[in-house]
Amino acid sequence: MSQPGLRERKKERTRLALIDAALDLFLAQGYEATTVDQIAAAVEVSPRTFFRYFATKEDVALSLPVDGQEVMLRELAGRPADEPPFVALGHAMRAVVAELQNGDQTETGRFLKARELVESTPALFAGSVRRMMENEQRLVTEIARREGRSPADLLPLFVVSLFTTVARVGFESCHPRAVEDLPAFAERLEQILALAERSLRPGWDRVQGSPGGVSDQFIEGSSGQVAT
Amino acid sequence: MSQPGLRERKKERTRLALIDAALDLFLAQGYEATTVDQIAAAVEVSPRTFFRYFATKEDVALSLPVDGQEVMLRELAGRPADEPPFVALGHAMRAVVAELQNGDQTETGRFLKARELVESTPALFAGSVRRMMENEQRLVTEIARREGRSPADLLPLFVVSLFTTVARVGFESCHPRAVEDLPAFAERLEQILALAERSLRPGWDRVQGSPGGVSDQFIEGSSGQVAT
DNA sequence: TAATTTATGGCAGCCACTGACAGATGACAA
DNA sequence: TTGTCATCTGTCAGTGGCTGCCATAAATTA
Repeated sequence: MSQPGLRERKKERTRLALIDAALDLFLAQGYEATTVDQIAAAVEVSPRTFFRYFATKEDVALSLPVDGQEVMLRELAGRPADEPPFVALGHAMRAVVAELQNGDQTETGRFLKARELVESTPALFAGSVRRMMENEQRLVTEIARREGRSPADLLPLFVVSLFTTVARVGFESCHPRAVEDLPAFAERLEQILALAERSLRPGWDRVQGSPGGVSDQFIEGSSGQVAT
Repeated sequence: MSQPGLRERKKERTRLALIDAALDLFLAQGYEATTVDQIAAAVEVSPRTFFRYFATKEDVALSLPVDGQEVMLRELAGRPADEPPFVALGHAMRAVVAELQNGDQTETGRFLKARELVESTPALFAGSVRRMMENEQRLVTEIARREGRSPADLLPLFVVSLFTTVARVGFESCHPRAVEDLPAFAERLEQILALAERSLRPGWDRVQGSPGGVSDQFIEGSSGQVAT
């Protein structure tokens, strides 16, 4: 292992300091009421430097959830190829939660602060959704690859969108009584995944699944009928 | 009927002029490259006045889709009570599209411009989805009312979220080859609704539905297990 | 130690957005 | 018609997010 160089370590330290200062200020006095100058001042860094670490004020609050998405994508890529798409997505999600639970206490603390903030601040919630959707395309690509289909096909998009929705409902239905601990959230996630499973026909997420009666006529995706 | 007063008419005229000017400028030179001052100048109105009509620059682009959501909600309220939730949502959506098709050509033109813009501009797309999700709670309340359940229950939230997702996938899967006309879009919507129906178990969106085997243990919503 | 790369700070400036005040304009009644 | 009133509009000054530019300081490499 060893050091990745002094420079790198210092950068990582400032980055975390900025995140911590920002989260605390946001929680204490509100997101919009907090200025970038205040965050920078708290870390004793120029405002200009803040924007060298985070492109926007939003970013500093959302960088942790975004990291989670990266993990999710990696985990998905590692799932066995014979798993149906929706199942693989579920396991990848579980792995993300598990990784969080194994983490340092300061790490999970940061994460919970960030979530609390995102759920209670409309502007941040909006940003979170936006990133989720930008990430969705990457998940679609990965699912399409696994299934040997084109990323333009309708089915992968449908599967991923539906999964994203399920995850979102999981978060949302947790919030009012604050996500105080990870285990409770993990349990909630299982519930909502179970609800989804109960609601969906077996094999719905694969073309050749569901023996008997499922017509595949336009699962082929964006072919034909709309073109001029 | 008659005139709602000269003042009102003038306001509505300015509002539409701002929307038209904004849409054209956005399409011509891009959303972020266009400044509020330019829009205001095109309508010969002060920038300050622009912000009296629209709270944000985003709003001027999204006001039309937002109007659509209002219509959707009204239509949903008018659906017969014995329709299953997902079916009712589908019909309400169809009604919205139908109303658009019956509209004036300048109206549909505006709408198509707005959609084109939203689909091709990440910032606007995100904003659009955000509004959709903010609106979701109202749909959830209405569905819960229809079904005689609490708006805090998990099932109405799940049903609405899933429907919203389906609608979104419909829009998204349309875009690359531009939504040149409403009929094509309407057809696409039917396809995606059909795909959803094929993927879901009959009666999934109602508690007492699906005779045989569906356990309802935590459909009761947010009770119990998370509280301390 | 010298040379090179890279992080930082300061400054000037753009743009979205807001509050406050003053002038213009439509609504309404005498 | 005229005067009063409510409301709409423009101007101005200001805040805060965000960026490009250039000089300096620090870390890395030779």
